[in-house]
Amino acid sequence: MFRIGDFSRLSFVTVKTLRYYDEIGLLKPVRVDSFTGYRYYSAEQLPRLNYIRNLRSLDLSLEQIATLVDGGFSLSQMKNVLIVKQAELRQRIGDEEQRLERVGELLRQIEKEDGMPDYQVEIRELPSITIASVRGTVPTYHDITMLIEKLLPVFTEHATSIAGPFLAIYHDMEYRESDVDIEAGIPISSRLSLPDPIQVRDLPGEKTAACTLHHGPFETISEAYTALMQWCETNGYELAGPDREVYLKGPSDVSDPADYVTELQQPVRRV
Amino acid sequence: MFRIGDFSRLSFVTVKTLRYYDEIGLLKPVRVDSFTGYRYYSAEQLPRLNYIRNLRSLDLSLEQIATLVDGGFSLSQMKNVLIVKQAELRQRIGDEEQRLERVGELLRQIEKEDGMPDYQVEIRELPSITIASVRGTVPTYHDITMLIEKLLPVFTEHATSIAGPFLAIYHDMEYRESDVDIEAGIPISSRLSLPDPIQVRDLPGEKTAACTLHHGPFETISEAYTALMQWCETNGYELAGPDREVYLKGPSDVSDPADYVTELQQPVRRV
DNA sequence: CATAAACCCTCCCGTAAGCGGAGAGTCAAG
DNA sequence: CTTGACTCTCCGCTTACGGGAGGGTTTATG
Repeated sequence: MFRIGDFSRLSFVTVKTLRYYDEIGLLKPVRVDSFTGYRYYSAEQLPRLNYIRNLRSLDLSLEQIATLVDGGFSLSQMKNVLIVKQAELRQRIGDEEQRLERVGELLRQIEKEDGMPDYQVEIRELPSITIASVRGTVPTYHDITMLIEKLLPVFTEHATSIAGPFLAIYHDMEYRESDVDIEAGIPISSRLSLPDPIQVRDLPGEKTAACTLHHGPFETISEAYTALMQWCETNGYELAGPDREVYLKGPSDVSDPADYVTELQQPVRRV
Repeated sequence: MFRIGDFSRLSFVTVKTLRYYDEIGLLKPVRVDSFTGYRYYSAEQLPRLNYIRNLRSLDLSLEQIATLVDGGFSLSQMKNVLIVKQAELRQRIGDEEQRLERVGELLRQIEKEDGMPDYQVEIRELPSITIASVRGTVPTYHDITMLIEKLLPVFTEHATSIAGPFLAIYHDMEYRESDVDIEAGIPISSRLSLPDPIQVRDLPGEKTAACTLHHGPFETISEAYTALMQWCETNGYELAGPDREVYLKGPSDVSDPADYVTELQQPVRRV
């Protein structure tokens, strides 16, 4: 019978940890003096403790370990836990590697531009939303205002249904300067019925979209596109659908175009 | 100006997180109504928040992010943080991969033996300790008792200096059945001076030692050695010095040899 | 035998980055 | 005026312990 300190030295496990294992019932001392509260351990408990520490070093949680150690550890159960753990570890390694790559990429970019890159791209899920929209082919990118004007009834008559900021969807699969196929829309909270040419539709969600913020006038937004495309290329994504611009802060919010904030959302998939 | 819910939807960051960022001063709302306490955010704060989330997705801590975002982020400081993070990620990936390998190995072993392996091996650091010991070449492994007997004066005269359980060090570099070079020792807490043939010496520590517990009589201890050696082989370690046996629970503690507990400690190095 | 050193105990708080919920106040629409 | 959607603050919870305060116990030494 050892007191906790000796047992701690024998097992190379801290006193704090032993007390904690006692508390959660994972490893109870063989005897606890009811007067002094002193814990007494036996060397026969070393294998169990060793087993616990071994599983712990595989990064299993103490809760899992407890069920394995106590629950008569049916062999198949044990195997299942390990297999799940394997998958989890693989997943984590993949995540970390991706992170590592992104850190490296960021460093390279800092080197190259001698400063923080202006655009930070992130991969995010886009939820599906209901929008009221007008789609058309307009002479130039700038003529999107024509489309937006057609959405005005939504504002005047259903202002309270508006559920988010303006957005534009670029349906052309390739860049073009003229005759652009654009859809201008605005999220709404219920399926209104609206007059032509306004249509109400569900904009399906996207599981992975590369997103970046542009702040400043629309004239310079192509820089954001360039950055976004470069990011996709170096990070192993390819385009997977029409991209969107969300006008988080536009002409109707602020007067100075330098204060505009636009988010670019480009659905992508891993190469 | 958006209320927190709208800003949350715009930024894809939960309300809870926004409040938390406010609390720790990472992202304060542009205005807080002093009567209602309502937080009001502006779309101009989106880039900052986006920046924060971006760094966060690289697994930087909010504390680090705060210094980077607030502290005028000197470029070299930023680079340093990233480089440190890179190293940390690499380290973690290495660790996880090793864990993954060990999980796989454990699974294979379960398959093979159709049960939990009897011996779990762990890598641990051995601290350096002071021991009183007697070394000699004895006819057979069993004759270690002859050496232990010579240590008796330590018990009778310096019982209070004893700092741990008996141990044996096997100095032969290869296995031999007879004429074994063994050192029997016992940890002591101070540099006693002891009569011949007892010597007092510092047993140097080892940074990496493969350790496993054997419980049962000494006759079956070779199974533990076999398991230990196999483990080293499959996990990429090679032997790096004389091994030790620590008699955690031996003849002087219990009468039934089935209750003996012995730890094998084998210094190793990565291949 | 007294005392100091070493041990041991039980609380209680802290960790990182929020999540969940209770209870109460606020705001806009019908 | 009421209802429902928001919002606020405050509290507790998460993992696996570590640190420390305040107080009792054991043991070696003078």
